[in-house]
Amino acid sequence: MPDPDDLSLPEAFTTVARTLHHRSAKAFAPLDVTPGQARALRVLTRHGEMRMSALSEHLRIAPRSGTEVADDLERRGLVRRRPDPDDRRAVLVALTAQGEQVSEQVRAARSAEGDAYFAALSDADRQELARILRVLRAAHPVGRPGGAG
Amino acid sequence: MPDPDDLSLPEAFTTVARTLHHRSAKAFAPLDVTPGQARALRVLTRHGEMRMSALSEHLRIAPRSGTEVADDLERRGLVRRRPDPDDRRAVLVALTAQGEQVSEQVRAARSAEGDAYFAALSDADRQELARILRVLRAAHPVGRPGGAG
DNA sequence: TCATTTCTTGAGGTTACCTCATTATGAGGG
DNA sequence: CCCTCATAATGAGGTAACCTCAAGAAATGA
Repeated sequence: MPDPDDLSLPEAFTTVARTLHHRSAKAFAPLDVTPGQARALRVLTRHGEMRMSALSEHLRIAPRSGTEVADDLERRGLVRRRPDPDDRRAVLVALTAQGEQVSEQVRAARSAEGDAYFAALSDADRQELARILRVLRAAHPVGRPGGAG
Repeated sequence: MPDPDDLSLPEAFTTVARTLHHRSAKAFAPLDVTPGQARALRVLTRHGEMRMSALSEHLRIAPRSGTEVADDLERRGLVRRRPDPDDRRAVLVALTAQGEQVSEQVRAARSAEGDAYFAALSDADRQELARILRVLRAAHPVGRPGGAG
């Protein structure tokens, strides 16, 4: 194994994120959902039915990309679309009963995997990290491309 | 804008990484290198000429993917391949003079962009974060797919 | 009414990865 | 020497997760 290089902060961050992503993907594989789909399920669990545009915003991706995530989940029977009664241009997405189940399994898998990954840290360090991430997220509000900011 | 959700540690990490990646890509655009190519240039700058397989290991990607990164950089004239005199199966990659220049520009851009991104943190927090990332990287050594680890 | 904006999606593209199979070479045994 | 097995790189083809651009339908407002 090559020595751990002395990476800059952005590089180190990226490297850790890549590893985490690999591991998450592996943890979700038995559920047959990709990490991206898992994120969408969690958003819908937390916030309930919402418009496509809102889903995309929550995921911080372009509206068109939100459509794709919803397509995949709908194909798997995990979400359902319906027209927004208040605006006939808009579409509402919500979890199906099965989607709720899978979302919960995702939560459990993520927790198990994330816990395992971050278990290398002390409780104090985990809190520090969480706090630092909150600061970064707050400082750089959106950063989406088609930016509805 | 939707409120900033209260994300789990893995989710928060991923979100921040995505934003950072967007910003890096934008910062590298004037140099006409993608973030992945930038990483390879930095590895070659730090460690000098190496085999394709070693490059892939440093980048933590599959050997075949290392070939592709090298292809792109070679097309741009930033690296040069030559047969390994000690093993005729192997190929050595090294930066060209132009590659060294671009690598230095990448370093500068990354530093400017990374500094800007992480400027929201105090010096102390930046050091904390760097330390925490080192712990995580040390705890989870490789995490490659075809894993030579 | 008519221009403008908003919401979603079709069409098509990109990045950065992946696996599998192939070709060439190296290394060790008989 | 020949044969087998491992290793180095690459060709072929695929995937996830994004993107832009523009169309089509509906809301908004002068």
